[in-house]
Amino acid sequence: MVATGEATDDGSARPLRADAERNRRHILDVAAEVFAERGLAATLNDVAHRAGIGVGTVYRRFPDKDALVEALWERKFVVLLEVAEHAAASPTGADAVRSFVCAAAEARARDRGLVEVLARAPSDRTARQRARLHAMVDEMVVRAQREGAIRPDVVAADVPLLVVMVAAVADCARDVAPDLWRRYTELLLDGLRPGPGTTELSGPPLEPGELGSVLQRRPA
Amino acid sequence: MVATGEATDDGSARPLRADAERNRRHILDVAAEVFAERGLAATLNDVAHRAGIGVGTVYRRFPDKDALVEALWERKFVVLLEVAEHAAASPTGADAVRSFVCAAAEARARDRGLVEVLARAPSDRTARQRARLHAMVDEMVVRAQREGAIRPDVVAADVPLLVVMVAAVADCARDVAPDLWRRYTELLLDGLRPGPGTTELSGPPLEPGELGSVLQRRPA
DNA sequence: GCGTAAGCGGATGCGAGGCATCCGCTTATT
DNA sequence: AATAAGCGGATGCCTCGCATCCGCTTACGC
Repeated sequence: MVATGEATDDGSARPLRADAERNRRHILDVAAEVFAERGLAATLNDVAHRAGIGVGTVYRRFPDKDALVEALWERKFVVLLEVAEHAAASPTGADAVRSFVCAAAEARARDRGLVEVLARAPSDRTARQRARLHAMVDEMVVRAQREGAIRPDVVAADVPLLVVMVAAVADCARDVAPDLWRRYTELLLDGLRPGPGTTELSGPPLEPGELGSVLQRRPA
Repeated sequence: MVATGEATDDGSARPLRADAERNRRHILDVAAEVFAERGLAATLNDVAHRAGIGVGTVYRRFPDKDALVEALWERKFVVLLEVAEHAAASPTGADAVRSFVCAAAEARARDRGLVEVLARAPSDRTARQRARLHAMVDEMVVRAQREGAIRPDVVAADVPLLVVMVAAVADCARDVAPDLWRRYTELLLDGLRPGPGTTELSGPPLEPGELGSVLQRRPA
């Protein structure tokens, strides 16, 4: 099999040499792995070392960390999209929402860099993709609300924040109790159900436009 | 008014000179403030600068950051104790739990260093104090459960984790929406109520003994 | 007042850690 | 075989936090 001629993401000038292209993919794979374990705090040197190749090789292919992260954006994002599509196929809106929140939380618990990566790269295209995902979630939420299965005062923009909350538990309990986050995800999901005993949420949710800047902040 | 003769926390050798003692208190005040804003990431140099005194002065009084943090432990802890006492006086167990969780979350939202400071200093005395607080919370939880007002599968050890979750939102939305954490605190509290629609929590909570190490981990 | 010990300030040195380059060697490609 | 492309990783630069050190100031006891 011959190289596809697709060196970089677009069909740019000259194709990479075979070994270079192989390395490029390898770097992406390893970077995804390293960022999953340690978040974006990991350095390109870490990635290179783990990949068993020289730092120079990494820096030649990706001028800096941002470039690498951007290249990673797509593959991290499709995970969520697929999760959303799977969830949207649920029989009820409530199931859809539950399924999505739970799967997104799980993805984030497993991948410490997920939110960080996705919140970066504010290009037009990524913005459009994010909007698309947001719309899907919104649809699930609205559907569930029409069924009366989740409280009327929550909103699609709440979902990422739920994930942030779960992520906090996942990160700090990772070593001691790797599955602890599930417990609190369930608690949160139960907080979404409507009915007697709920107190109207006191403040407004985040505007979708504010989400980006909020999610970028490292929770330190 | 003359110095009390209490130079350090215990009645050790010679009392500090008046200006030194004044500075010592000032350092503690300022440190509390700085850590509240920026967490334990703030440096002693930051503290000194903010206090308008030299770095040397800080380091003479507190050999390193740990010493300063330990000196701060008490005053941070009593805040929580008082909150707990106030909450415990609530008419119902449910109110007590709600009141405590909410007040603790608020304290943490306002004080970014709160959990970090409290989770440090693992001396006998602090351990005893923590145990005391834990017992109070436990009592509230049990009381609320006997009333049937909160679900039977939560436990006192869950409460700190709830605070951690809220803290994550508070920290990353701090600039954009300083009160956003309330929204999610309310959601969590609603997740605590019992009744139809709750799904039994799937995993065990943290053992109280594990809490310490989990809470120490910086959520990065 | 005055002598002196205690305190003060902050420039400074040290070390850690991340980022990115550079250049002599290797290898794919034609 | 010639050559351009790629490779490796030691290396230098820089930022940042921690803590010390020493010449000057100040409170305090007599």
